[in-house]
Amino acid sequence: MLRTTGFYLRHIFKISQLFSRLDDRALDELEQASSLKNTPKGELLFYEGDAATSFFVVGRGKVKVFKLSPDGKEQILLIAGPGDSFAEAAMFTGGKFPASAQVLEDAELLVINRDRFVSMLERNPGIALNLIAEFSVLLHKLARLVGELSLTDVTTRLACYLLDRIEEKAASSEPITLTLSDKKTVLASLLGTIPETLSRSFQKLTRDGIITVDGAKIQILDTDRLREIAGE
Amino acid sequence: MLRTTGFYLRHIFKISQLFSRLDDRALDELEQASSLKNTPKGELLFYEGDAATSFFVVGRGKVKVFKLSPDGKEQILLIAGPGDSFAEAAMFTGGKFPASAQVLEDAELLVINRDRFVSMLERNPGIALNLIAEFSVLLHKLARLVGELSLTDVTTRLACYLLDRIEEKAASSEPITLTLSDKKTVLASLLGTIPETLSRSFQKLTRDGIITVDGAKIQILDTDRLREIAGE
DNA sequence: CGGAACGTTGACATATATCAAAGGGAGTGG
DNA sequence: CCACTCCCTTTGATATATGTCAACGTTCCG
Repeated sequence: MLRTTGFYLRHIFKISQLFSRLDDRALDELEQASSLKNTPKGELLFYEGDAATSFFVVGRGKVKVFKLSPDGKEQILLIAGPGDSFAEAAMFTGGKFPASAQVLEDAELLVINRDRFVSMLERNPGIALNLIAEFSVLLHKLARLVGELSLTDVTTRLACYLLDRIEEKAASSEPITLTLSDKKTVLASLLGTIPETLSRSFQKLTRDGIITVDGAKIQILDTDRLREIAGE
Repeated sequence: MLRTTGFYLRHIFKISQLFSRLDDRALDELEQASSLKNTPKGELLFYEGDAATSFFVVGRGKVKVFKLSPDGKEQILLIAGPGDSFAEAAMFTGGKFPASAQVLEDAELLVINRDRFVSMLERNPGIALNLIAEFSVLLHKLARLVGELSLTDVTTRLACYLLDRIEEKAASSEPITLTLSDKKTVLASLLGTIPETLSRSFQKLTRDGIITVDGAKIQILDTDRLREIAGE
């Protein structure tokens, strides 16, 4: 059983941005700070304000990290899938989680103990540099989110989101088909709005002949105009 | 002249979050990567998308880091004063600045060369840990900004801002007086709105007897109700 | 002194949230 | 295999916060 657990741990280390390039010695050490956690869809991992005694790496499944308003509206900060880590920054600032986290799809998580991790950071500069890189990406994403929330309307944000999705599949000739990996309710919260408004934004793009929508399947008919709406 | 420059450099190192605790050897090395820059109010240090070849530490004055919408509205991400650094994260993500920066008050800046700094990071784990701490604080602040922008109205954000300002002066008995350190135009952009709307929010708080406003001087008459509006 | 930037106020436009309702799909249980 | 429920999604009518535009007084600084 222990060997099985170790195998899983190593697997998750390998697919994670943060740890994939560490040498065996560091991984041994890391293993001592890690444990596995299996969590069903819907489970709340922590609330904003909870004491942060550990952080997480996703092995399987999906987790959302979000802020909640007093009256219940939520804004998703990020969605973490396999290989992604989250709540790392909480370890270094006051020891409280600055947001909440909930499992979106049955997940297998690596739980890494804060104190042991921090103590091994000092001995492994390589991890520190990985962490810095990771934080930089996060900062970049959050800065972008702030700008989009404050400076653009929902349709523009949706256009940006769609462009991001298809960038991965390069510029194959139109029409490009993509399947949303999140429910539209989740997407709405990620874009800082509500399902009703998101639905109307999809409508608008459809009416203008830029996309077609069939459930979670989106066809991009006119990438150029989509770019235009997104603001280049 | 060289000695004078060195003196200033050391002074800025000492007041900076990032470097104040480094030993002399590290500071010597850092000095090799640093130069001083005197910039008048209004100067644009870089635009979003520019190649990031260096980052900055403020010795004197004030700088705003902001996002611009296609039609000219701006959202300030942060304001950096003496001791603060900015644009550090740009070094590690694609080498492009994710936002623009402009000098708000005549400033003396430390300009730190990216490549030399990164190369010395590998030899000085202490700096890496400081950087991680710095990034964590930034992430925390940006996450908070995202939540506030998306989940609360302008008056609430203003209340949060005011509470932050007075937290420093602890809970002396009311009324507490504070002087805004930024022009209201700047404050509006920091709170994700425009001067007109900010002005009306000040009005609302004044009408309800929670604060009084006289130019940049704000008196907090009722901290409890201000907390209530801020959402605890 | 005079112009420019700032701050405030008013009337108005608009994007988006809210509320209510109804139509699917997917899964469950009989 | 059907019926039922739950959740997601969409649509419509309405409310509201905030942005826009215009005007005016103030302060600041050359």
